[in-house]
Amino acid sequence: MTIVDVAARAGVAISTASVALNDRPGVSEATRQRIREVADELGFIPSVRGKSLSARRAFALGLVVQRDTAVLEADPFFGAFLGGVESILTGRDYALVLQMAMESADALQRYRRLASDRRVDGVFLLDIRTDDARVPLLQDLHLPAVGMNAPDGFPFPSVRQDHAAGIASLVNYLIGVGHTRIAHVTGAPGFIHTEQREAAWRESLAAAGLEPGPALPGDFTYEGGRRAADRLLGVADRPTAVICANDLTAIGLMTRVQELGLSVPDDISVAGYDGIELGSYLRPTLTTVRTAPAEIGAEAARLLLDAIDGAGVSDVDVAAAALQLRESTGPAPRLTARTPRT
Amino acid sequence: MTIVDVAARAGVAISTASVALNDRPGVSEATRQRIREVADELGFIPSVRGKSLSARRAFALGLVVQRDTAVLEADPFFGAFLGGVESILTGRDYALVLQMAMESADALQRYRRLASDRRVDGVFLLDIRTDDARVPLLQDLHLPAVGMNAPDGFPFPSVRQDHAAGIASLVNYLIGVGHTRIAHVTGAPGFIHTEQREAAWRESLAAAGLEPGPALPGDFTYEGGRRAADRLLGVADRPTAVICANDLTAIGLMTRVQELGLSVPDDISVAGYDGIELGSYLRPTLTTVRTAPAEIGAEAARLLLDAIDGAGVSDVDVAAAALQLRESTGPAPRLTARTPRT
DNA sequence: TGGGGTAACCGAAACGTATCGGCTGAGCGA
DNA sequence: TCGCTCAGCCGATACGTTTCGGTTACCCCA
Repeated sequence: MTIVDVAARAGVAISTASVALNDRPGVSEATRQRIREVADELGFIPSVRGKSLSARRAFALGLVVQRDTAVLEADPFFGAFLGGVESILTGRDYALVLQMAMESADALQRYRRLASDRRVDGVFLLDIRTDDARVPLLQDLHLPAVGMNAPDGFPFPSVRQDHAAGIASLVNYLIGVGHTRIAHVTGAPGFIHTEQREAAWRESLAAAGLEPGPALPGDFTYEGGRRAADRLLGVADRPTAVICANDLTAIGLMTRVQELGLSVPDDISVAGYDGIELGSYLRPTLTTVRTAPAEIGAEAARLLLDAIDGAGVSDVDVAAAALQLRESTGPAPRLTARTPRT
Repeated sequence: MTIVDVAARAGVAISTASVALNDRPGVSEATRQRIREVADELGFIPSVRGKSLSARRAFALGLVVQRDTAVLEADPFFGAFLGGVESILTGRDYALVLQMAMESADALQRYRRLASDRRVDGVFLLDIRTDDARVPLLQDLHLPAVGMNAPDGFPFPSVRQDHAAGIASLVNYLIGVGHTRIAHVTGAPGFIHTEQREAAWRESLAAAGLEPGPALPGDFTYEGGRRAADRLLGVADRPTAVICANDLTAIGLMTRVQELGLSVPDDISVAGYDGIELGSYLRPTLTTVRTAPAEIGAEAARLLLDAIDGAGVSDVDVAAAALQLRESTGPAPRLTARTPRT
């Protein structure tokens, strides 16, 4: 069923059928109606292939994910993010092309390929790094892109969620219940969001007039959390609370702390970041900061489509990340609270 | 950079350039070489759009996922499965088009659309149900497909993993350490793999001459596991072991059992299915059966591409699911073992 | 030396759509 | 009544590739 069949059946030229079906001016309402009826009757649906070639558009967006499988597996971000993206694309007759890359060089190659193949009209940029090699590449390829939580000066539009607010509310809660030494387990180095979260932690403490506790290096993994726990407990003047860069790290840390005979939250409060479902299945349940991946996905898709259409685009903000208090955080231990008085 | 440019620059006809670059016979080796050099020099990469239209192929495969977000989030299957699929597609210059559907009717619509848009050359069928409405639809649309763990008589080729073997080794282990009443929490009704797992459990017990313990209805969720725990503990002649249809259910069940004051595995052994990373983070760590989603994805992609190429295809088997013994299972409680003697 | 065969190459058409310039005829004003 | 205008429609072309039938020109053999 092509537009040729429709035109023939309706007794008009192909161009007339095209104009009529695309709601462009230049056809009388009567013929437009007739062509529509014929098209419906024949079950005509325009071929994306033909449209692509003619319109010089792929009608598809690209997403290259490059994450460690272990991290990916425990990451709630993707399912929800994809759902958000899809919710927008469907209505606009766009499709999503997904690529998986194992390592960074591989990922660059995927982008290059997507561009030279002309398979997609634009791409999503997740997990942005400082000096991200994808940025100059995409600029070079002239491929529209949209970033998630991009840093200042980012050359593409971006969807931002205020993580500082989430971290701040967490820090303020901890301060409110008596903690004064609050540590941080960072994410993997090189990622913008690792830096954003660490900076937010540091600034929130500074705003409250407190010295930052130790910042322990993490890598977003469970094992990284366990290692951080071992280092944390060896620190002189041990912190009474720890904010981890993500939930998985927090879970690893919490598990290890418990193995070493300490109580969470009585001896030490632990908080994660992301709001993964699993956090509510643990004992104690994990305090975390809930992000909004579905909204981020939807906004990103909207932004990218607008950018492709050449519309003027500016960054958009989604609701700030929200504190989700659960059992793994609580008042600072009395012993610690008394220390200053002695 | 189109093939027209290459042909012009090489001083040959477009058709000659096409033939040369596609390694078809009919060009002298000398001109072929020259055309190749020009193409390299110009960085020519054929446009998938043009190829698609001409070859009447999309050079893309479709995957429609329709799962509850909560299940999807905790499901390790997807990341690894996609990785497997991608590993094959990349080498063959195929792309993966991903769609998310919230409900069943929605999913059908996505398939219909993928087909009529001619966006994909074939689709993957995950989470097959009994009397799956997608099957007649795809047959009707003449869209090639490949199923995962499809039932007998399935009209499309399928990738199978022997789940019976995994369940059997689990059952046999439990019997070996003294359990005689082994319950099962099923998956959501209507799914083939729910039935497969339940049947495997039932048959393994029968083979050992044991009566099946109660089969409690589950739904693949954490909450479903908790509900199953409540029902389980109310059963007369309480089972000493439970095999759950997936890990998430097992985690819910185990958590609830512990809340109710019983010990896992001392009072009751609990096993899951899937081998999710998270299972090793719990206390006790979760005994499970590891599947091989990456291999399944790779085989499925291979199979589907062959089917599209019109090659004769037959079902393929991947390595049987493997038992992963951890802490949540152990010997049957003594008290129970003695009961028969009184 | 002429005819047939074939390797090497070319031109045109096809895939399905959108667009642009041109043509027709009806309506209107002078 | 003539000419102009414009709505409504058509034909041709473009997008980038593959394929198929046709045209050379060379070689070989009779």
